Amino acid sequence: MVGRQIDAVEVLHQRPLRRHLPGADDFASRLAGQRIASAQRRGKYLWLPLDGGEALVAHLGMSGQLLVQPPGAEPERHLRARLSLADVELRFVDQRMFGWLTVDESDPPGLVDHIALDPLDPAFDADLVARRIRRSRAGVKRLLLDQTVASGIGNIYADEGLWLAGVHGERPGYQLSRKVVLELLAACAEVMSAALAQGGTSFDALYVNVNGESGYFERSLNVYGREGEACRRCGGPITRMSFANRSSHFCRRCQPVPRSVGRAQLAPRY
DNA sequence: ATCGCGACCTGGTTGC
DNA sequence: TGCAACCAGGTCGCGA
Repeated sequence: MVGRQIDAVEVLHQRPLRRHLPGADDFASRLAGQRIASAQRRGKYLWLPLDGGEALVAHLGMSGQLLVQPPGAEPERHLRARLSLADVELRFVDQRMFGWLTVDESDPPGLVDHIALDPLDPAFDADLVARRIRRSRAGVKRLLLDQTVASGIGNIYADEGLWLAGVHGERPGYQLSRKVVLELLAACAEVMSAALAQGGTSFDALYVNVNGESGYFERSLNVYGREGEACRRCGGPITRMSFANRSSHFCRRCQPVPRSVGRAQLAPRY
C-alpha cells in the first residue's frame, strides 16, 4: 500500500465507523486523494500514516480482516469498507464487527497512546513490565491481556505463554517472583515469534493475512483448544475453564492452581 | 486506583 | 429437521 494514493472510499456498513465520530462521509472525504506514507503497528492496532499528517487507524477486533484485492474481485460476504488505490483495493471485511476504522489527526494516533509496547519490540522493557505485574493483585493472565501492560498478547498466546512458563493464570501478580515474571514474558515472546514464523493461528477462514492466507500455528498449540488431551510435557490432561468471559486452558500439574485463589487476600506490601 | 463483569455483534456448531 | 444454547482469537465502560 505504501506510496499509493487513495482514489475513492466506499463505506458499506456504519458500525465499523462508530469510532469515527464525524461519520462515514467525513471518513471517506478525509482519505480521498491522500497518499499512504507507511504502515505501522502497535500491539493489535494498525495504522497507515498519510502524507497529509493524519493516519488511517484500524483494529481487527475478533473477526476483522484487511485484504488486498484486485479491483474487480467478488465482494466478500462481510465486506464493510473498501479503499480504491491505483491498481488494488484495500478491503475491510468483518463478520462480527468488533473491529473498526477511523482517521486520526496524528501519527502515532492518539488512539494508541494507552497501548504498551509488545514483547517483540526492541524497546520492550521487560523489567518495567515485570514491576507493573508484581504490583498488582489481579491474576497474571488478566494482566497479560491488559494491553496497557504489554500489547499483542491475546487469549491464545496468553494461555500458551503461561503453559510454557509453568505459571497458572490466576496467580496474582504480586505473588510471583521477578524471575518468574521475566520467564513468563520471555515465554510469551517465544510463543509470538514462533506463531509469527508460521503465519499466525488460523482456526478457520476468518483468520488470514492481507492475501487471504491462513497460518499454521494451530498445529503447534500446546494447551489452547486441547481440553482433555495429554499435556505434551507431563502427560496429564489439559483443563479448560471459564475465566473473565472466555476460556482458559492449562495443565493442572505443570501450572498448579494457587491455593489462595477464591479466598480473602491480604493486600500486597510494597 | 484497581478490578471484574457485561455489553457490543454475527454466524457456525452442538445438543436436545 | 428445527430450534435454542453455546461458542468464538478483543476491547471498553461501568459499578463496586
